[in-house]
Amino acid sequence: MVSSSPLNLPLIERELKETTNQWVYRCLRHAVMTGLVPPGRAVTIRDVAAALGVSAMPVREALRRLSTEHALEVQDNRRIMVPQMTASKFRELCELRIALECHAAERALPYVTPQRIDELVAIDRRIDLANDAGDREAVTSLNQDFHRYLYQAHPNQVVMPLVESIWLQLGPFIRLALSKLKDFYQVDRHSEALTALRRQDPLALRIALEADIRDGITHVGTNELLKAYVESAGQHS
Amino acid sequence: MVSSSPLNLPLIERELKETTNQWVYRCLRHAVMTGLVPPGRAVTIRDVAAALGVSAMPVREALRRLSTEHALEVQDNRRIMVPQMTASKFRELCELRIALECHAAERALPYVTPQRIDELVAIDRRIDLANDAGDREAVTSLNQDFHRYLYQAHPNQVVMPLVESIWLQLGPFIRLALSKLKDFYQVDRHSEALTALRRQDPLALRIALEADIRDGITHVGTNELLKAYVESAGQHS
DNA sequence: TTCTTCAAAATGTGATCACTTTTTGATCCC
DNA sequence: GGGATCAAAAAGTGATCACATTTTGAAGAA
Repeated sequence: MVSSSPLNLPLIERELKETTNQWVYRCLRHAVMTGLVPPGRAVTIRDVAAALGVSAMPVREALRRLSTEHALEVQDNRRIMVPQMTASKFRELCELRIALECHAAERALPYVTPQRIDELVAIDRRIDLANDAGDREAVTSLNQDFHRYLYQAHPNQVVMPLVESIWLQLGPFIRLALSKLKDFYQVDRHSEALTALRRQDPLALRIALEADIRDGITHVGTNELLKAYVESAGQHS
Repeated sequence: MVSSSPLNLPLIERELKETTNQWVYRCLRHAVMTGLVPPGRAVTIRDVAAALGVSAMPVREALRRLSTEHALEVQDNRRIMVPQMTASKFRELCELRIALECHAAERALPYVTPQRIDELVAIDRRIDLANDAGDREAVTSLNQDFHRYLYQAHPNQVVMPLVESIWLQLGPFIRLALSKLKDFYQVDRHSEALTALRRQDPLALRIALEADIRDGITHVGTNELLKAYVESAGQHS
């Protein structure tokens, strides 16, 4: 029996005009993405409400939403927790992410303007800076910005919400796994994608994007890291 | 200015041990899928609560969940409604559905046993029966069962929730469009898929599935039907 | 008439409470 | 000692209320 820690929940700054509901959602989402809530740990309404100093109502809606996005899992006992990761599930999420994002990129390609490419180059530069500074948090966040900004070139975007859901499910594992990695170095695969964009070459774009995603994710999904993750998760179960 | 109709919400039979929350969710989901709630029509908490004879609480959570699944849309004014469909968005949803389901099928393929194929054949037969009876509702539902049962062959399934979300978004349009169609006949493409499954042939499976989806959906997405749909939606806006 | 103003009505949001289900853990029995 | 029992505690669920925001529509001015 392990005495459960008092639920580490960093309080994100509350934006103007933001409802309590939205704020709680962002706090919880960030905590889950950062791997601050260990898988298997029960996330109770009252705990979150107390940690954030709000009533149960907005917490309930935020938990419900994150469950729908599969960032959290509602068990039969009605308990809510961060879902456990397995090697097979991790593989499926990665393959799904590749399929989804390659599709999104291909659909967006015809709408990518030179201006948007310039913006992508700018984001890429900021990734390099964050990388040099060793700021993994920023690298991950900016990398997501890069992909998001690419896919959103399409004016009638419907893929992005699904992609966000996958990111959310992979997030906690990536973060925890990375924290075990001593030497972290992300190869810059974005330049190849940018070249494909300039040439309006769908196939090259798919290849570059798949390489980028595999590089950023798959080398993390080695057996040893997965093992380290499962062990760290096991500490709290 | 159109006087809004009193929100047609069929009351689905409540299952045993089901929370009010879940029941309300199923009722709303069914109503949206069936196209009973016209796009643009504001769905207010109090209206739904009154129509279903429950308090506001479970309705709020159900609405929130359906919004997360993009079956409903939360506007800036905090109003909730069924999102409008456009030709471009419809096309994107169809292409996404094909990409997603082909991927899901391919991942599931190695796990498809002869027993599962037999079960799929059985579902297919029931589809034929419903088709002969002219029961479009049943055909649509059973067709979803067929696809769901195929993809769920994979023991570590992560695609299905995303597929369900796409079905939800396409649902109301398909139903409304079908109701405008006089001669409805769904070509049975499932047999080709079943053959591919028996042969464990990934490429043939992809081809059969894409054909099946395009057959079932794309012929509905003709310009005239889309126009009919937009007009019918316009009646209530 | 047409636009503006503003108060009433409608609606969403958040807090609180009562009730039900689940979990916990101490006690009892074997 | 080990397992069953059951009451207390904890957690989820649903109802209700007060308050904030938005919408509506009537009254008044240009």
